[in-house]
Amino acid sequence: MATLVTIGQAAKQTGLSAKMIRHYEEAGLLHKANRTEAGYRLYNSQQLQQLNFIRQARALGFSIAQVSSLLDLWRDPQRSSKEVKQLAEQHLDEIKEKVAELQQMQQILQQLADSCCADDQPQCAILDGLQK
Amino acid sequence: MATLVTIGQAAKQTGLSAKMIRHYEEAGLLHKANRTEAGYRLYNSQQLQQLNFIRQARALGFSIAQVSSLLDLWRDPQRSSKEVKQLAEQHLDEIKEKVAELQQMQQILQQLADSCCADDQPQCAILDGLQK
DNA sequence: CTAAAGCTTGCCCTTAGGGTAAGGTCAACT
DNA sequence: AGTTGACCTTACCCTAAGGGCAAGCTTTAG
Repeated sequence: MATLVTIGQAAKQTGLSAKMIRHYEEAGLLHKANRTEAGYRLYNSQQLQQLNFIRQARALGFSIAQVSSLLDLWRDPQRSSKEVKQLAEQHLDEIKEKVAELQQMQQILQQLADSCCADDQPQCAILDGLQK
Repeated sequence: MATLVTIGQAAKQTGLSAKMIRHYEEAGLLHKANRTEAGYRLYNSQQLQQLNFIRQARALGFSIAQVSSLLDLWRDPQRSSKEVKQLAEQHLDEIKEKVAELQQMQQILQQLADSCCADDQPQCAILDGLQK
């Protein structure tokens, strides 16, 4: 028998916020939840599992659109793991690009910071570097 | 004598977009630009220098609020380089934190991707990993 | 004179939700 | 029965840093 929980319980059990869950529903990641007569959303264990999937995917940095694609594949028994991996590799490339960009910033900024005397004088290598 | 340029020229010379320049003005980074009688913004070389400063700082990932602080220090002859360095170090810490976070994602995602056979079968280690 | 290019403001859009308000519902306690 | 507090609903505004577009004015080139 299916145990049904309201959105607050679902949030607690999945580590999401109620706001997020509604947001995901509106974004089309989840099918619209069943409601009580009073209009309260109800979630069964399968839906909780989907919410959990979403949380994990979001924690790995997938965008909501990407999670939507992942969910589609997850739900599709005809999927090929190739497709899944392609999505993952794509996201992986995005991550690597961001890391490289940030490390580039970090390196330059560290150089500037290292050459700043950090005293009470106005002369500052960081500002000079930004000015050039 | 000061050569004055309109916003399009200023954009071209600083590598910013006209939209960005207006945005920075509205955000309070620049003092309001002088206008022609027709209402066109005019920029002198000092203002172009400030726009350049902003571009450099933004390229290093400083937020507009942080750039605002940097500009204040830059314009203040009484500044101490300590203050500047503190801002830089703070931003540096933010960058390092983001890098660490992304690398964490990258590592997990790479593991999942590596263990995915990437064939035509539905069985997929990535989806399994997201489900757990 | 006219067409093209440049400028103006204003509005909506983006991501992934957070915060709050106004109001309906449910369970417990008095 | 009444009430309080916790929980739920929708709706609206807010975030960062602009992009894109529309309507309308100005300037420049032909």
